[in-house]
Amino acid sequence: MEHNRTAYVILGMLSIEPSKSGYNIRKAIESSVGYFWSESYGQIYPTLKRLAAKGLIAPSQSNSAPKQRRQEYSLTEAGHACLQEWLALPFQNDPPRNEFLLKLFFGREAAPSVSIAHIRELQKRNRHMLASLEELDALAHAHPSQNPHLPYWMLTLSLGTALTRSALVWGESALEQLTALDAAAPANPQPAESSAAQEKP
Amino acid sequence: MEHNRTAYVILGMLSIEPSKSGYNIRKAIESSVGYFWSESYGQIYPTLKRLAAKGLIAPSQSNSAPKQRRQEYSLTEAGHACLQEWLALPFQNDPPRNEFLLKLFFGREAAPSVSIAHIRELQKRNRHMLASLEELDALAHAHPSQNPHLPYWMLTLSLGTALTRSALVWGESALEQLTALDAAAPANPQPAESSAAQEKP
DNA sequence: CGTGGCATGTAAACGGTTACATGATTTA
DNA sequence: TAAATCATGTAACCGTTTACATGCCACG
Repeated sequence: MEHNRTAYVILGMLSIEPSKSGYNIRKAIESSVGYFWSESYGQIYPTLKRLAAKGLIAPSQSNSAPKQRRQEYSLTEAGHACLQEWLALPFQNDPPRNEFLLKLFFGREAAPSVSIAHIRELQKRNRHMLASLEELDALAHAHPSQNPHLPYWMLTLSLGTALTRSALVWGESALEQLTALDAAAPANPQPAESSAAQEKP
Repeated sequence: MEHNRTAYVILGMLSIEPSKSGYNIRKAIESSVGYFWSESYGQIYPTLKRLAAKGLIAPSQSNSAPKQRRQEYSLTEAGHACLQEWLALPFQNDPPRNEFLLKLFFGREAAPSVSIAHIRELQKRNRHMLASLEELDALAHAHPSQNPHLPYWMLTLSLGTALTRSALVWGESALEQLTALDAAAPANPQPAESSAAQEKP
């Protein structure tokens, strides 16, 4: 219990919409901060218990619609203060992990076609990503709202679209360079995979 | 032992420079793929043992300079085949974790100055990042080489610079928007932090 | 009524970092 | 010789995912 950001995401979600259940929080995370954060039930439920034990959140009745027997929670004063305290702390750079770049870096160990295929796949994923982000943006513009959170949400959105667009531009150029490389070096480095590649680490 | 990419990074590093020790591999990772991947000794040394037991790498004498008693390894045929097999597999998107964006998303729970400070800090880190990447680029151009890995390495480098530049541009615009927001809403949402914020989750 | 999805939970496994221990080698 | 650094290793801890168990509710 030291560097546990799960707790803060939960607090943050409850600060936006008071009284949510664990299931609900997970859904909300997926559909909002899902582009840059994720949490699993295995983290959420135990953390909810812990937060409640510490008095940072409190169980609240699902008065609105008692459809399912589910436990909802809402932020306490202490919880809100705790969230604000964390927000003011400097953010940390999470350890970098990008398997795409890793494979591209080792690309010369395989045929150029392998790297080309990876980049094509990246382009595909990024086009989908961009479409989702632009849809969100259009949605926000179509339903103008005074939601005070919105300026902040739009900022995260605009960074996402900027980075995705940038990656797409890079992808086109990278594809050109790699196809040129492929043409220039017919019998390139490693011809193909030997038939005896059974072992996995 | 299922989705353990540590093994593949080691194989990849050994494919670039044969015969390296654990310590050496770690250093090489830091100074090359360090911008998008990291490994700790606690992962590297046990993995080296496992790879050797599987015959994917083999101990080799530090014939070059027997300065220190350190165990060097080099790729076997099987190891090379295993690396190539992995390279051809589709890459996976690692779970997104960006604490900066998370804090920005919840920014309205704090004073705008908090988010402004975070963005300023991000700009600072990105400027340093860009300087490092441009230095690498200049280095590559100053010492032209026929290293066959270089085209791939430069591709990872150019994506890094493109994304960083994009983030820097976004940062400037975000700072403008937030300062405007700050001015427009004098007594904004949450005034400040209550003095009773002792509890940490 | 029964099937399928909703909702909560938990145990186990895993990947990864941290901290520490230890010896060997260089350098001052 | 002493101190600093190189180099290897390991145990403990932590965060996280996965898989599974379970009961409730809606719907056909």
